[in-house]
Amino acid sequence: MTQTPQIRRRRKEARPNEIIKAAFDEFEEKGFARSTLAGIAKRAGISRTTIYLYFETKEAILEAAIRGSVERAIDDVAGIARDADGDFRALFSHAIDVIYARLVEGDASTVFKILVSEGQSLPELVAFYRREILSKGENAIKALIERGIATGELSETCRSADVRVYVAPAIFAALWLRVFNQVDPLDIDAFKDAHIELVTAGLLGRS
Amino acid sequence: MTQTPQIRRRRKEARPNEIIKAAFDEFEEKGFARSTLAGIAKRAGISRTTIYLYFETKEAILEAAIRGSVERAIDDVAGIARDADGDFRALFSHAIDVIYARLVEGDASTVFKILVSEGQSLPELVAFYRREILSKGENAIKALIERGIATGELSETCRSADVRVYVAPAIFAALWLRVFNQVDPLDIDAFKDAHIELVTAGLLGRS
Amino acid sequence: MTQTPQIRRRRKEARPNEIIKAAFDEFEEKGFARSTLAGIAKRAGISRTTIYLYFETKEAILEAAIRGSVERAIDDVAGIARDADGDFRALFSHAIDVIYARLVEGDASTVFKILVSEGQSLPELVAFYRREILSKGENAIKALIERGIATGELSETCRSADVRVYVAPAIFAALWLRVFNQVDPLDIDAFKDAHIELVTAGLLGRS
Amino acid sequence: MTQTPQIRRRRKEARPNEIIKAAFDEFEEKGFARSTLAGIAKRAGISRTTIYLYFETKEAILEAAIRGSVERAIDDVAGIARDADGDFRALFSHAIDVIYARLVEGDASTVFKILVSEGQSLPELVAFYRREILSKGENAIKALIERGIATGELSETCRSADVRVYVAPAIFAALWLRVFNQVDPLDIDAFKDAHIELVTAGLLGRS
DNA sequence: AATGAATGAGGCTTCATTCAT
DNA sequence: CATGAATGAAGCCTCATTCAT
Repeated sequence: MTQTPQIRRRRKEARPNEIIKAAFDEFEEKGFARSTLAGIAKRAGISRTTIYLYFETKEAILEAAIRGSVERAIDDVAGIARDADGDFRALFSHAIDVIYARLVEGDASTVFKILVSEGQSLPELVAFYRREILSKGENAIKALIERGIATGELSETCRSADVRVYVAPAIFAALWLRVFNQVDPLDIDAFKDAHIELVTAGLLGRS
Repeated sequence: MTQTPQIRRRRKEARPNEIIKAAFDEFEEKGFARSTLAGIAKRAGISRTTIYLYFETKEAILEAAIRGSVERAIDDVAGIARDADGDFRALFSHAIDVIYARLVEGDASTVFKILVSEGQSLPELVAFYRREILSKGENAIKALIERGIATGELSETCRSADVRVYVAPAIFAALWLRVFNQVDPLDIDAFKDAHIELVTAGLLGRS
Repeated sequence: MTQTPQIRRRRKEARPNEIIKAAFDEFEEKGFARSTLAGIAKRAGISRTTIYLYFETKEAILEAAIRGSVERAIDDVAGIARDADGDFRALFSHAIDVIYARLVEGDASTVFKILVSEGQSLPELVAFYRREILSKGENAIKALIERGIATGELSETCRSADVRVYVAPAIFAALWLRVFNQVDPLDIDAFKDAHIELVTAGLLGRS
Repeated sequence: MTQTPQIRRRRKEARPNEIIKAAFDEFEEKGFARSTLAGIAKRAGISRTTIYLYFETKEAILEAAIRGSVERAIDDVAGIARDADGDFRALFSHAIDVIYARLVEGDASTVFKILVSEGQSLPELVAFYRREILSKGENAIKALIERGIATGELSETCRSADVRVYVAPAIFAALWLRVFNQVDPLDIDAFKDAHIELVTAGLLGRS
């Protein structure tokens, strides 16, 4: 009588996240299309129908999972251009660190993989992701470059290029880890260093 | 009576490729998991069961489709380091041209997307792709760099980095086109130029 | 503190009827098979599980709803042959008025529709309805005819026919309103007059 | 080799009707809402999924079943006012005979019951039924009455009443058989005679 | 008395695949 | 060679009902 209601309530509030977590694992392992509600329920330790108390459809779970991941990521993305001092190399290096952390240790690469697999049938989710993550990331990198130009470290010509090219290797690495790593492992830290080296050399060498 | 057998035979030999072509289109449009044999049959203008005369399972069609695409690609990949003269910039530029051509105009990005989506359940295909395409591409790029080092254009330090980083933006672009292009278009030629500029500047500037 | 228990009690006593009312509306709108406890609970402004404090199953609610309607109807049916003076035409006319009132304005046509739809799986309810309503109604009409014979208005041959035929058009009208009215409206008052006219002419003309 | 293909073909063409027949039985026994594809398949002696080769949804089967019944009925309805000679009583008597035959021995009462039960969710079917059967039946009865007026048997006042009242007892009888017959049997022939007697007396007695 | 949480049974439908011609 | 017919496995989802508070 003293504690049970609290446990219950905590349970209730925790359920959606438990389900999302289980679903995320299932999606990660099998991909969205091959995953089943039965699998999700099993992972979450609940019955298949209990899921429907919290989510209307299988797709809704996916949406919630991606939205959750995105929301957790937003702060990190915002922090890309903040939180660091020093020259352009240091700034960019920090930004790339943050991105790799999310992509490799975090859940971002799973989200990315899902978007690649299912994007065609989930256009709103793609748009959402682009709006909340991609655009913001792009802007953060742009800001970094502007700052480099302002300090005189970078040439003005650096402004003209599509900034996505500076982040592209990170996305590549994330997908590589998910797809080819078993068959052709990638040393993520070495790759990250090569990435940073390539971009900083490529930008700084231009002046 | 005189000609039918020939037509028949030609037909018979053409069938598998017709099916593969149809399947490729279906996979491209819906992804492998969401595609159906009914859809493939319709595109090929044949009956669903006729497919089974040529392929044992749906997965076998996918395998054949990917193998076919890979075989067509092998020559191109081999040509990456051949077929061109000049300084490192020219050589690398040519290689990247070839790669983008396959990824953007050709079917390579579809294959890539499928591998991302379905790789987990098709490990042999992943291994096959890695062996036939990725490794060879990697080696070609390595050869390019060695040649640059040999001519003195590149520093020896260029040898140490993971060469995948130099191609990564192309893969990124290929997937972007498939996933985000509707919501955030990418000017592929400008991106390619930025890619070439980044890598050549990043490598040449190091000496 | 002084009044709550009373409110509670009143509440408690009112609940079953509130539920029945809500259920009746739900049944009327969707039919029994398509109606849901969730829908009933919503209409009643209570939780789904609260219903189980008062009724054991969904079917039990239906039974109670029909029983309630039947009980409310019994007096009317009894009154069919009472409450009126005059010649046979006046008596019959009054009886038919009462019946149409229940069928059209009241809930009798809903009950009838439910019995048609679900009767096969609810034989006791069908038997109950027949016992409480149909038989009594039949007897009332019989009594009317006997009285007509007694006064000499009707021929003795009127006694031999199945009296249900004299009421049948009313049932027909009730169902028509429920099923075809949207697509082919029925002027209920005109129909009722035609009904009365047909039966009185048909009976009186026989002597 | 001689006969098998024919059997096959006949089978194929027969299937839809076999399914419709099975479905009709299932609907008749359980009502549409309570019927299942499994039940239909079992009655038809085929697998559940075979049904989908011929019908897109469960509702489509119902539609086909009702349409089929209606088409079979159309000729009868057309024949109501034809095919008979004699005075009004003979004509009307014949018409009612035809109607009862369909309602009692035929499948019309099942259709009627389904329309009562499911009409709310199948408005097009209700409209279809009204257009193809009810309207035509109504017109046939009207024609009968006009003929009676033309021959002088009937008063002109007979024209004013809603003709549905003259057929209503037949519909009533059909539903009674389906719903109350077990608990309160109806002698259908006696009822039909009472019906004919009532209407002819009621109409002829008016002049 | 009331309810939120949870679930098992069961229904519709899709689809890869086999069978028989 | 080609195909129409058929099906079993499996998935999503609904809903009446039970449990625990």
